[in-house]
Amino acid sequence: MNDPGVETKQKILDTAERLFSENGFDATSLRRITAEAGVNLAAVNYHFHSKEALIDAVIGRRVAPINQERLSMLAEAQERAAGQAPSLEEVVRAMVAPVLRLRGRDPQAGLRIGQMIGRIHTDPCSTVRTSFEKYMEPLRGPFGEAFRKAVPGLPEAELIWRVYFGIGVVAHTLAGAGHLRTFSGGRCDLADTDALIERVVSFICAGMRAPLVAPAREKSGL
Amino acid sequence: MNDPGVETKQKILDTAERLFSENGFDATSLRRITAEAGVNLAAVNYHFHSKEALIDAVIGRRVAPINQERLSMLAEAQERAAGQAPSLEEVVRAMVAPVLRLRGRDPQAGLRIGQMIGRIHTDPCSTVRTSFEKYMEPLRGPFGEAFRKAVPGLPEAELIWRVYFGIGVVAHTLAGAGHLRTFSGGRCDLADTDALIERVVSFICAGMRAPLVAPAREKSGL
DNA sequence: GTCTATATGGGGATAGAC
DNA sequence: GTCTATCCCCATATAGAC
Repeated sequence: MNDPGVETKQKILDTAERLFSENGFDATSLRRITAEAGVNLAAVNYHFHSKEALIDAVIGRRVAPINQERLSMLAEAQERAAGQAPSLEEVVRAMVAPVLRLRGRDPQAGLRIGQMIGRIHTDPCSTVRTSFEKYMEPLRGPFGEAFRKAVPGLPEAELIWRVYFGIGVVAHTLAGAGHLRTFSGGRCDLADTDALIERVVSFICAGMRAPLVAPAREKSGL
Repeated sequence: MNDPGVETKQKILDTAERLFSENGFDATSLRRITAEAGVNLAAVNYHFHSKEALIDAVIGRRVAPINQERLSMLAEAQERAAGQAPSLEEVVRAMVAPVLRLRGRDPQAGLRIGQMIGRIHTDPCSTVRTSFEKYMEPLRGPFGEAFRKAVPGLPEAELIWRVYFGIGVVAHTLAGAGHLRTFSGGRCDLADTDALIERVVSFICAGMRAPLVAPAREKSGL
């Protein structure tokens, strides 16, 4: 652990994570990362071969454990359900709690990581998206099935749309959490993680259970 | 209108919009814009003074009219309500329909513009956010009031949270609309704009009317 | 208004000494 | 593993001829 090589690698990862989340992947240069990390410029190429691979490492270091926890929470919910399917609330909570709860452990780092994950969802750079989707892939099967069972009447296409909307809620919450305090004039409290999780779960579950609408209707009151 | 200067300016705006939406603001160089537009590199500095001002012009050209239409739709809903407050559905529809309907008029351009607006919400570059918020400012008053009246029981902080979640839904839908076809395995149809609008309205309205939750609860079934 | 040419600075990546 | 020095490319912006 006190191998100087390992220490340098860690410092690069930590600093890169901070700068990527603050300024974005493309706008952050290797020069700035190494300068702020207090290591040599050439070290990043020695340890990671390329900027692309560094980005992948930074993403994977956070996303992989979060997804492990998501699968664990889903498995626990399935055990509790004992043969039955877990409720929609439990499935959604398994999906959103691990990523929103980052802040509970280390507020500063959690906020940064949340912003970074939020950014990934709309990052124009294809390597960022590709890398992220690689780490998300293991969730598709288990959560797809769990969602299908939790909202049984919903047509498949409609389910996909609504899951997609839910991802948007979480991504935006993560990406913009830093700006929300000013956006709300200080009225929105970000510190209470459990309250935030339940707020998000409540919103998404209600949206997923929304009535199906006919596209033709134009100006209905309710 | 056939002034060559105007034509060059238009070509720059059109090409910049396309490249910004495809690859992001930061990753798109003025060189590439002018090359693909078939104009000289120096022209962009002559017509727009700087890349920053060009970005502002590209954003404003699309966002300003959309917001005008949003305010018009809200005003119309208020007229129809005749003294009463418009329903939540109408307020949300006034907010989301103009931006989602871009695709109806010109599918290709609409998709691009939607992607661009979606990107703006999570763009790390502060000048992009500042410019965007400048154009969004006129909406805050009228829509804030309309939302407050449309969900009367909701505490102010909760309302802000839920509007914020709703923005996330729209932003993600716009940003990722291009990827959704593959994400869904071809099951999600993007062509039917009216259906999409009603889907989004239904999801957001249900979310905004979701029950208030106590943060303390941990593992409820429903 | 439009062009060429260039100023000036920063980017990622690598070679090769230590 | 770490450093210096450097290669080579690309960025924005501008100067000055046409």
